[in-house]
Amino acid sequence: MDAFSYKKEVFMTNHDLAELIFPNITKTIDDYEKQYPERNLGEGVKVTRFAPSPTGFIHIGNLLSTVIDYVLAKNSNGIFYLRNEDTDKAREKENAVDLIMKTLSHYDLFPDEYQIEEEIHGEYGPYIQSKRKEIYHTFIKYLIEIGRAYPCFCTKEILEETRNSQETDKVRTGYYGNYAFCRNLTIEEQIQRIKRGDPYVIRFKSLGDFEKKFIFNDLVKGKIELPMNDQDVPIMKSDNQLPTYHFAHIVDDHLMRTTHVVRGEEWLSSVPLHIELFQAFGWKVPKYIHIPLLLKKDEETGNARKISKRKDPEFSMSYYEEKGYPSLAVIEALMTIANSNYEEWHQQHPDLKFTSFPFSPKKMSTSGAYFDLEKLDHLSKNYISTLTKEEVYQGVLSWTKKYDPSFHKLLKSEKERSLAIFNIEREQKKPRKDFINWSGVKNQISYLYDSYFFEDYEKTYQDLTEEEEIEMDLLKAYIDSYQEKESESEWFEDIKNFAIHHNYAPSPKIYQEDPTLYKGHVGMICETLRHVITGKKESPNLFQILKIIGKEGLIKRFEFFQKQNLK
RNA sequence: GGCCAGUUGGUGAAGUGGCUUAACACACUACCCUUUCACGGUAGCAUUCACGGAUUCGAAUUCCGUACUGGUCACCA
Repeated sequence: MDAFSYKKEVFMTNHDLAELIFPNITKTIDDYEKQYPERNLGEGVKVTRFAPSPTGFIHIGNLLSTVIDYVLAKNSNGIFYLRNEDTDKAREKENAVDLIMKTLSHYDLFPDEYQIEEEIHGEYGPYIQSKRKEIYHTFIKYLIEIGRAYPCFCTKEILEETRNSQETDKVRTGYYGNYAFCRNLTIEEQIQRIKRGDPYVIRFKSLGDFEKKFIFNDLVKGKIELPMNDQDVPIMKSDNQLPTYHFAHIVDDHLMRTTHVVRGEEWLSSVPLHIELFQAFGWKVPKYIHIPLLLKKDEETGNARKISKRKDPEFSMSYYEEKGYPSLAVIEALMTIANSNYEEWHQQHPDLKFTSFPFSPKKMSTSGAYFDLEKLDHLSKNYISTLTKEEVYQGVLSWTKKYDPSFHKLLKSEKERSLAIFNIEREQKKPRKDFINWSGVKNQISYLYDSYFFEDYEKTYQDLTEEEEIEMDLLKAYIDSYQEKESESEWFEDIKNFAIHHNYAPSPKIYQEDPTLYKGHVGMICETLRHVITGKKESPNLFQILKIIGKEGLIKRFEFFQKQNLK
């Protein structure tokens, strides 16, 4: 060893270490500050993001936070962006981003900035974490240089042993204080081991004291007292040199100039770490909105539990698509969970989009909520009742395209009739509210199509009970005399007169006054008529059905009915 | 186990010291409207805010304790 190299060894610095680990990083963190400047937005304008891991699976809890992100951004004329958090290559699924984008656009939550493959939309990209490696390395290099990060050579085995001994000693588990073995390695040793090829992670060097508390202000929960972080967490992984979530997201949220972070309550306990990371760089901490978890009542225990992928089909967004709930109904159900005054607001402002709703994190419940499917049904049927016949037709059409091709075909070939059917008791003051979702529609209207009505002999009249029915001769007489009318009142006047002529009371009330005077009442005639032409006991307004099937259809169905009864 | 949070009817919840005999909505029940169903209308549905104590003239609301529930303690996000 000559004199020169001896000297060099003695005066090894953090800078040498940083250069050894990241020899190819030439940019500085200031370069990135300049590249991604403060967004030039006005006061109160919010920048939010949806940052899923690319499993491609979006669940109802994800959607809740995304809706809040979206409303926050849009309501302030801000930016909502999508960031793909793919630092864990093991969990990644193919086409995940496509799937996520599809879901977002289905719910009308399309991001302003996003990236698909190499195609970047927005000035603050890349929006895919695995394509930001160089950025993260620059920031990690900086931390090493200022002595706030160091390589750790502890193996999985050592860490596990440590945890076990911590557990038996009944002390807090983790990599901190005296348990942070690699924290005080000399630079010479660190460099030597790296050169030797020992695998290592980079850990953040925490300066916190767990015994000390600080006050954190969450926009939903208010002031919370939390212990400071003292864990030296890994910020860069050993295998692929990608950062961990904790590190990547604070760099990204900062550089993408995020103002509000909406995320699940499960993140609350890592807030001390995240804040310490922000502070290590001297950055402003974004505002946090930790939203309560969506819960489900467990059938076995009766307790509330986190809604689960395995046990609850309604956890997955595909459930709502398969059932054919209009996307807006699902959004509204989530909005009522976000702020329970949403419905009231919506009633007062029926023409405004949900993005105009003044969402207030303070008004959000601080405890976990059950997602109420009955409430969703209610909102959904109300929403569908406000649609025009064309809109309903389109809604059913697009749902059946994927889930019921034969019905889809019929809807297309019988467009006129379909529109007439969807117009029954619609586009009026008190519209009919019997469509809950698209998947239930066929079951409710199929009898109005001749193909379904006549083809399925067995089913058509299966529900009928004979006792309520009037004489067939009487019905035949009615059908023979039936004339199409323009208005319902004219039609009902006709049938009343017909009733009176055949000694039936013109209303149930009159009949009830003295049933001995009549053979029955007009309602009985209507009921039998309904049975014959619909095959059901319940149906919408008879007049409207008669209008759709016409006199010809009426006769056909009557003849069909007689044939069935003769069998 | 440590740390953090939560607990108001079957459900989502309003409520931040007197205006609360606890709003509103869903569900449920009854009645009314009505040719059936749905819609719509009217009424009912927590004498009490997990429990115990304290502060106060006064507490669902403030404080302390207990119980229960949830979250979190990975080179996963």
